[in-house]
Amino acid sequence: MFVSNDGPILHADLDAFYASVEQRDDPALRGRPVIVGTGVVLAASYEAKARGVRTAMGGRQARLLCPDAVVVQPRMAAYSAASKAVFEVFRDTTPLVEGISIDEAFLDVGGLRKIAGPPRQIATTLRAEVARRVGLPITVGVARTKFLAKVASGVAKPDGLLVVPHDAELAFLHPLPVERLWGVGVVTSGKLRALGITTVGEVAAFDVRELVSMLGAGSGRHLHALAHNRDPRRVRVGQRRRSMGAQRALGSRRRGLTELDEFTAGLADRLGRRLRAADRACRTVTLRLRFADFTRATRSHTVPKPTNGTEVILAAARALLTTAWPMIADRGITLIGLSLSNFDDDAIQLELPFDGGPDRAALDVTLDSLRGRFGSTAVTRAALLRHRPQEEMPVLPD
DNA sequence: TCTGGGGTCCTAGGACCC
DNA sequence: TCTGGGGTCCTAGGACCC
Repeated sequence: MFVSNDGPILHADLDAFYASVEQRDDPALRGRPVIVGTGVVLAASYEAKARGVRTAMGGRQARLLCPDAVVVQPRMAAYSAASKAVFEVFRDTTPLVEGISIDEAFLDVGGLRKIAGPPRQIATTLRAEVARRVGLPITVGVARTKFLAKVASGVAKPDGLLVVPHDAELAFLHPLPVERLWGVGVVTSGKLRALGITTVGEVAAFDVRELVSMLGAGSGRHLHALAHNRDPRRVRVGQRRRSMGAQRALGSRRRGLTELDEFTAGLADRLGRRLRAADRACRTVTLRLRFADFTRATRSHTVPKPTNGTEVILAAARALLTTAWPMIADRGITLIGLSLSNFDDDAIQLELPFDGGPDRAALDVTLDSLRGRFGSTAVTRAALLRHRPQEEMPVLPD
């Protein structure tokens, strides 16, 4: 893994990705409201968004809002191919690309000024290249931190470019509504608004201790730091996934244990194949359930040795299903899923800053700094000791 | 046509260990 | 028999993202 030095950072985000691919591939859809997905809205074109259609909205509601929309079935293979092509453009721009999802990525262009010009020029070229080579609109936000670059692209959408200069960061950030903060969803925004906090600037001015008592230590401090544009996270290349899941919606019909067992076997088979294709092995199997009232439950089991065998995964999943069955039999379920995690190569490998026996103070300093960079759960003392000493620099596998 | 199919990260409590 | 600090791992739930 490679960690870059410092910004500026581009956040590149394809606009209404799935819907844009559909409009690109079918000229009859251009300029018209397009909805991808029949059950729920997976993506809506900007014409549909203008009518109030939103991602994850129920299909019926979407059609009420926009009766003349063209509804198309998703074509995942086409989106996947388009994504690959766009990421090629990203990597032709800079090797420091961190993908966040199928349609967005961070690019560190800090070292490119001499060869490719200032960030605005790089971003302009990038947008033109994505349009020319892939035929899709993309929005780019440019800023000194990841967080602010992401906010900037959100503000600039659709088909836009927004550069936030160093001396105008807080002037740009503080008037924005709290919902623009990455990580503030309906629950957090509700709590903040109950306190009269509606803008990012008000979060910044708020006592961090009160945020912590309301949102917890992690989120409270994180949010307060972001509101001041303090975001030390760097662009990281070569991140590996930390979990892999498959699920199946079941509708509202009651299902028997035998039927659920068959679904479970299907999911385990799919996941086992994917796991082996990715050449990974996992230790934890989680059964996910969703009930008719949309509440959820999970049951998990951790096996002693990492595995990628379908039989082991299925055996664990079956045991979990059996323990959960009484809860299911009472209520009925609308979704069943399996998730694999705790991959054997999750642990961070690094050289410890001492040669001999366990120097606790040095170890704790190392732990703190690594937790700051990689997150608290990813770095444990045991993981450090297990892997001592390995590579020259702290690295994530691959 | 009530609500898909992926993911990430964090928190808290209990079992267990030295 | 009771008491303590410090720590890891596992499980379950939840918020949030695309």
